[in-house]
Amino acid sequence: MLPKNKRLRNSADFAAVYKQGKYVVSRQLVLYYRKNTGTAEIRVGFVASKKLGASTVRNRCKRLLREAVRRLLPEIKPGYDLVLVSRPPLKTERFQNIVATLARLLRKAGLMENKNEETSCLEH
RNA sequence: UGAGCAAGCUGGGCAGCCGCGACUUUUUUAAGUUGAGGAAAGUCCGGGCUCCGCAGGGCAGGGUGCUGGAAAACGUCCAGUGAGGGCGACCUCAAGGAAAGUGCCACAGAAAACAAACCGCCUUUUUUUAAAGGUAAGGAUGAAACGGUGCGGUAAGAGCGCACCAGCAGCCUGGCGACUGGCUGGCUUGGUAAACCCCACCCGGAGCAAGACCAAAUAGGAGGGAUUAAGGAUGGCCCGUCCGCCCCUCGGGUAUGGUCGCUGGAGGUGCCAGGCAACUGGCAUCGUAGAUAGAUGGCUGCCACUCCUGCACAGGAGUACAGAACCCGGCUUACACGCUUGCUCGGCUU
Repeated sequence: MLPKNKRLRNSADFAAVYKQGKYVVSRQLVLYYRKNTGTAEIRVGFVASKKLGASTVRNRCKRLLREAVRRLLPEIKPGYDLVLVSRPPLKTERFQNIVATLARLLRKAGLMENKNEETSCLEH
């Protein structure tokens, strides 16, 4: 889990990331990102729409994503706002694969600091 | 031991590491404590609480509907009554009124409700194939045909007469009551009220995004006095009530952010007493989530269970339904593997 100051928490921030940011897509999730000049923190928001299913399913998807972000947090470039949107295949995915998928999307967006040590985050 | 009926419980367990929300302490960055459900769900009822306001009357509208009790209240629960089903344990019931009125009763059938008469039966007339009259036993249709069965009676028949049964009315007995049991009477009244309707009882509206406060930004409000009309508010309509226009006084209001409301309550457990029970009273004891893009997650080990591969060992996959959002009482719906108690009907053995 992430502490409160590293999460996106109001709708204006979400709207700014959607409107001004770029995005990368995989089968399981979508990553929106936007450079935030006001802070050196990384702030992340999590989204699970009702298309995924009941509230237990949506909660589980968001928790898995939060945990994945926490694992990768030391390697992400600071000063960005991120939004992670869950897509239906995420429901049945195993946690290790979610971490790998997220790392691949972050590299694709150019947000990882040390591209050489690609697999370090997976060694748990 | 088999088949069933009823009531209830559990909701994978134990450790370790890394994290998150809240609270407490604190050297201010750490430590400790604590952290989803029986349905948290559907939002179908009822109440607490909050505001609007005065809720006053009538009409309209909505709800409930055997009796008694419980309860803050209910459409809930308990105990009964009646009807229906099951060999039984037991289960089901939207169970007031059809003699206040209106409507409807498809198809079939002669006829579906102030009765009527297709075939038939009987009498008379007659050209022996019809007419007039009587009749509602029998046939045929239908979910339902104007009480049922039997005896008498008759031209043939009919509550026309009688007995029993069903139903109706009155009286008496038992019961707080629904109702039950009995006697007497006159002989008889289709179904449908989850059709309109009638009767009895109940119902002001909106809901924690209620509502209170603070900050910035922006421009509206409260109290008093006076008072004509149009107009507006009071869930719908009518009456009634209030506001509007002007003057004076006061400083305050709005879902962007924050604080409160926010969890100790019709509270849980045990014992005793009252009650058939729902439940009530007394005493003792327990402390039990409060988030707001919304906290419960990830990994490892052992054990339990299910499925697949499989001779065993072993390996792999998985562990239901589902996530608090102001709080309670219910209802309804969902739920893997299991467990407990009581009872019924059989089989076998003694």
